[in-house]
Amino acid sequence: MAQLSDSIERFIKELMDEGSQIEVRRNELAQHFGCAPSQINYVLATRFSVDHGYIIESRRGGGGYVRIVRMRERGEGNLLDLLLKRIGNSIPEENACAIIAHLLDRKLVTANEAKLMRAAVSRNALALPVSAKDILRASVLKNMLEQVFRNLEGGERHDV
Amino acid sequence: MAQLSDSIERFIKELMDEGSQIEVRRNELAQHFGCAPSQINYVLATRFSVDHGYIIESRRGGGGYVRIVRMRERGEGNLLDLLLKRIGNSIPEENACAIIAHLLDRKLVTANEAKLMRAAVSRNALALPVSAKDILRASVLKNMLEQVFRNLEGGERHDV
DNA sequence: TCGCTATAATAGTCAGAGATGGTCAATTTA
DNA sequence: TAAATTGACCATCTCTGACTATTATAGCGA
Repeated sequence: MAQLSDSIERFIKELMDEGSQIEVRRNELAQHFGCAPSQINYVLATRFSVDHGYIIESRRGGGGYVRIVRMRERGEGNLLDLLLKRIGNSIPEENACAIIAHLLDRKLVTANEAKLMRAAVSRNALALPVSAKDILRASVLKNMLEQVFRNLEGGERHDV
Repeated sequence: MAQLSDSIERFIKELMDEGSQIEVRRNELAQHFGCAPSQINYVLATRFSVDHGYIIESRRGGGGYVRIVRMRERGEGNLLDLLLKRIGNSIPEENACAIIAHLLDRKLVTANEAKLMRAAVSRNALALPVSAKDILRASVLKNMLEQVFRNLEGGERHDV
């Protein structure tokens, strides 16, 4: 029998058939599949991670939702993986700037965006001991990269 | 399902479309949306805070009102100073997001740039103990702000 | 008329309930 | 034994209601 997780994965991917992002209610989805809500998180974590080319955003409280965003196409998606790997857990400012320059080169970000990114990872911004600086810088840069690579088309809301 | 709060926020912003301030009666507004009057206060507190660039004035008693004023500074330079001062040495994520929303509202940054900024100051990016998070966030945000406002001054320089 | 007071008309605050989603460790399944 | 699944507990966002604070005004007595 197909794993529940697989069914949920397929279901979500079908919803995303048109458009690069969807919004669902975690609880509704769980109910639809008759499983625990945390099961949804499991599926998202194992099948819709950044490595898989997706970004998850969510909101709690009344009117809460889970948004699943597909990132850009293959070629660039691979670039993201490559960059993330290259960044690892720690990266010096110079290398970070090189990566940003590369993004600009490929026109994946505008000049303004590149400047913003540089500002965020500058030694100035990360006021910490040097070793910690590099670690923080890696984290901040990776977060921004994921943002850069997300797909920007509009999405739909899906009440399951 | 659009949250009540979101609807109220939108409604108020539409009212403010022309002009930099409006006056409403809290009770009337609440009645219009069929909600408790205190709901209005909630919306004002969460979407029209000083960080968002608004000031709320009000008066109780007969003929009472709530006035919502969009903040005005003389020139962008002043806004930068104000924000920097407001950020200080430490700022929680929520307030940082409010400031970023404010910049977007004023069209000082694009939607993409705002997302990048949010990514850079997200709790996710700043993987540290909470207190340190806030301090780092202040530093990163200030650096990005300075970048934003530098770009606004006199045309394009291309020292990318 | 001048004060004063009671009342009505507003608005503010805050604690708590309700509605979501997240995390993690234990358990079950394939 | 690795993947899948669950459940208990946590975090966050929204909304309401009871209680409080403020202001205008009507009424009343000196």
